[in-house]
Amino acid sequence: MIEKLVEKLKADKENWEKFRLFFCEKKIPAKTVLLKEGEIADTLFFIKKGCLRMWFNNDGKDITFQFFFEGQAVASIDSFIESQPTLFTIESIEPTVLFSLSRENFNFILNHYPEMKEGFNKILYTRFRNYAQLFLSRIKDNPRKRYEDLLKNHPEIIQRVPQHYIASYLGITPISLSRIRNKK
Amino acid sequence: MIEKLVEKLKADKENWEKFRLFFCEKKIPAKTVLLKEGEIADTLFFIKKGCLRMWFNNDGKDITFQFFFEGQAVASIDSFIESQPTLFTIESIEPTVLFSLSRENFNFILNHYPEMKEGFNKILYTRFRNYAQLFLSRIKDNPRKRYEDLLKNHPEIIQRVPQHYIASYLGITPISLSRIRNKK
DNA sequence: ATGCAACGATAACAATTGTTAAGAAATGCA
DNA sequence: TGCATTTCTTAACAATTGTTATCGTTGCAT
Repeated sequence: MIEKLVEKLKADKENWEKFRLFFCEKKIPAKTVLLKEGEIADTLFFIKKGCLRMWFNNDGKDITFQFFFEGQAVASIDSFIESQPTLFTIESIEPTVLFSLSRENFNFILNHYPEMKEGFNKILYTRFRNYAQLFLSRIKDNPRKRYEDLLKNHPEIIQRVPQHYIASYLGITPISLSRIRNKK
Repeated sequence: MIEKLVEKLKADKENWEKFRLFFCEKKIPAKTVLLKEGEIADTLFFIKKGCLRMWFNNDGKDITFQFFFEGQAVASIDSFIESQPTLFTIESIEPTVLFSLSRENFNFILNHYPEMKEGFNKILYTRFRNYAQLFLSRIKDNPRKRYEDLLKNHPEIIQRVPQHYIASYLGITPISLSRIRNKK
């Protein structure tokens, strides 16, 4: 995603120098909050190195429902698009390096390359389909099955992410996850 | 939705006579399958009277995950858009009267009124947001809370739909739903 | 009207998952 | 290195939910 975008921008020699300044590199330690519940997302992030999680507060406990890794674009989509306060917090899990792009600059680029709009819509569509998938898996599968699917389809998540975040993501307690992992 | 569409088409006196023939009224008894898992959705339905449910098979049990009532448009969106076999079955709960519109005619109308495309995209966007909401409620809330939310926000569903479908929709067994309803 | 299928309630028991608590292992940082 | 924090595991018990089965009611079709 970020690669394609930058490639495209670089090809446009005339404007590249200008666009380059739009992207701001940012280095953050683990457990840094990039966007806090209630704020309005005015920045799009691209992960160069590291990983993030998206979570929301539910009766004092935080519930993680999405992870992001290298190469992915990260934002509270709803909030970014509609300029509404986000329901979700975005936070680093590991020390992370990212590029940030402000909404203004994002819109500027989109207006400069209207053909990118379609690609952006596809990303949206994909993101929502992803929600639908997660939703169905919650309905269909019990925690053990969801863990096994995650292990099969995204072993990298289980490798890199602390277990209590994964437990939260699977909708169970860390204790229950521990049982599933060991009483196999 | 259907009202707006028909209103718009009627306003176009020149073509209304032609378009009118696109819509085919259909009367079906309860428990009639309109679209079966594995088929390709080539028809869009609008409900005049009655209600439907959308479900899929999971290890021999059917899981209901969406209800449709008067005035709503119904289709397996993914299948209808991408001409892929649907994962979901659409079935009437009550005796139902609906209008059907074939994909060809739907596309014909859309091409004739390109300004409708945006409205259609909004419907899509809304549908997906709805999935996201349902997804979050599955994560956040226990069955009792989900039942109470449904009772509060959609009492008409609880009134009209048999309990075992609602239990399925809530992700619990009919027995458990019965307990929740009575041990309040 | 009669019989059958669908629907809902309840009981008894099993399985799963949550809660609380304690301690071991790993990790990060001064 | 050593200390503090985070992370993970395990145990004992509680709560929730599922499973199986039975029974009464209702609605519909013949």
